[in-house]
Amino acid sequence: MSPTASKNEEKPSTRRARGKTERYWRMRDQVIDIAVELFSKNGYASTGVADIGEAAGLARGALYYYIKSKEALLAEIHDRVMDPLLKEAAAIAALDLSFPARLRLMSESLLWQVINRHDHVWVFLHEYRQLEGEFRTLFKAKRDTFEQSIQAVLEQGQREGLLRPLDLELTKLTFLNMHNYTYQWVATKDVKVEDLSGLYCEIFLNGILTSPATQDSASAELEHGRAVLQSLRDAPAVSRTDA
Amino acid sequence: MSPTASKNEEKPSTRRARGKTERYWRMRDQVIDIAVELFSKNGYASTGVADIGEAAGLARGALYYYIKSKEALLAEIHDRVMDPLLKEAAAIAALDLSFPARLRLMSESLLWQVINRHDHVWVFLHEYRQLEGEFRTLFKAKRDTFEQSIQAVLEQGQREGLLRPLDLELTKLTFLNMHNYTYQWVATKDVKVEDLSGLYCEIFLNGILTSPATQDSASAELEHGRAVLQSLRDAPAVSRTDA
DNA sequence: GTCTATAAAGGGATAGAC
DNA sequence: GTCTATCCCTTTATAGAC
Repeated sequence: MSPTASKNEEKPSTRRARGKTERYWRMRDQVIDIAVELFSKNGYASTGVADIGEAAGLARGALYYYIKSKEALLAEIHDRVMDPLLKEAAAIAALDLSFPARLRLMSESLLWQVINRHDHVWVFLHEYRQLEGEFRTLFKAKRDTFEQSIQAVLEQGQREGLLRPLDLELTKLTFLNMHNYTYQWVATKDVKVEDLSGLYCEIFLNGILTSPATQDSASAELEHGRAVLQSLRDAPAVSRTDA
Repeated sequence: MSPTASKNEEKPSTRRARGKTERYWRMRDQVIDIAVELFSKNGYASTGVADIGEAAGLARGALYYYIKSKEALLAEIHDRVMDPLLKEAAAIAALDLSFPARLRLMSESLLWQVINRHDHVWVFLHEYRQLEGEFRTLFKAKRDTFEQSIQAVLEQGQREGLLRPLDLELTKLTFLNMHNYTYQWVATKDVKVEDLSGLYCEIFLNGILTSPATQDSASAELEHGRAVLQSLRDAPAVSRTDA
């Protein structure tokens, strides 16, 4: 699997020019990709700025032409995961879906990032505590929003009387446990997003529903939701912040 | 919650003397406890040996009288979690138990460490990749053994025809996902081991069993198993390695 | 046992030449 | 745009005085 830009990366042509050439943004993306690879492999604190430069074929001085600081680099990596997640969660919330289908789509959206952008997700889930000050605040807000969107889905299930009596916050955390820890081992396995999501949701839904879940992994509403998410992944993003 | 030694720490009097005074081992334990606290709070790579010394009231030179190296310190912290886990897993395997009760006990054993020795577990689950060479090999072997003991429990359920058709390895990983990721958020919540394990096992068992799980959290065999585990936690350990 | 001193290397970030 | 040189600080670990 390539560690470089995936389909939902911003295309240089869609960016605010901000007085920089196209080559500048291309090179900058490459630098961030290299940082993602090194941070995920060796850890953020154990990776030196010089290591990134060397891997990019740049001296430290030249590297700082593309980045503002090491920590800003880490923050941008976080946004590269959080922003697509929030976008997809909002799209799922906007659809008219049954409770099981909506939960299943949230699961697939999250696992899509975990599997197809594994290095990014590793950094995002493993190194977030290295962010400080404003970086930390911003990241925490985004993350809280995302987790709340999961709880909102569970609340739909509860409103519709489908759930056994449960503490919804702990139930949300259990759902996140299952999905988030996947980054620790998934690189060594050959699993598809739909298959792993199918297993997780089979266990989780059977675990919380009053009546057994039906495995309609090819239902019309699920297929439609998948198409919506896929279209988001092909489309370019809008804005960007400096690293 | 105090970051210092818990009940299943070795008592100084039971250690091999190895020519050191009792005070030496007491001080050494204190140093390790401080390292656990700093590593879990700030990260292994971001914590300097001098930070540990300062928190312990020792200069760097004096600190190295108690530890062999920073990495050996990290390795010892791992053993402080892995060794009790392996001991309890072996004790559970030796008991005559139904499949649901055995799984529930494994869950409680693991969550006991996650909740009651949270700082240790944080370091153990978060920093294991910083171990290299022999340290890494030894740790990986222990961890594989533990995970295999979970899969063995699932195999009992399958042999007894209680499970729906499932990939047992992925099912084991799902079980571990639920439990292991708990260290990320449990410090901010006030949950009891039995309660959280009850939620996880309710969801997980209902998720994998052919017929619904009964919530017999106070059954005789479960109570007996809990008593066995508790006795292990009160008893002292036997050997130790140098850090 | 604990200290100070020091080794030998590496950290992030900046200035200014080219 | 990229380089070298440099600043200033910190790193792990050891040596040897007390």
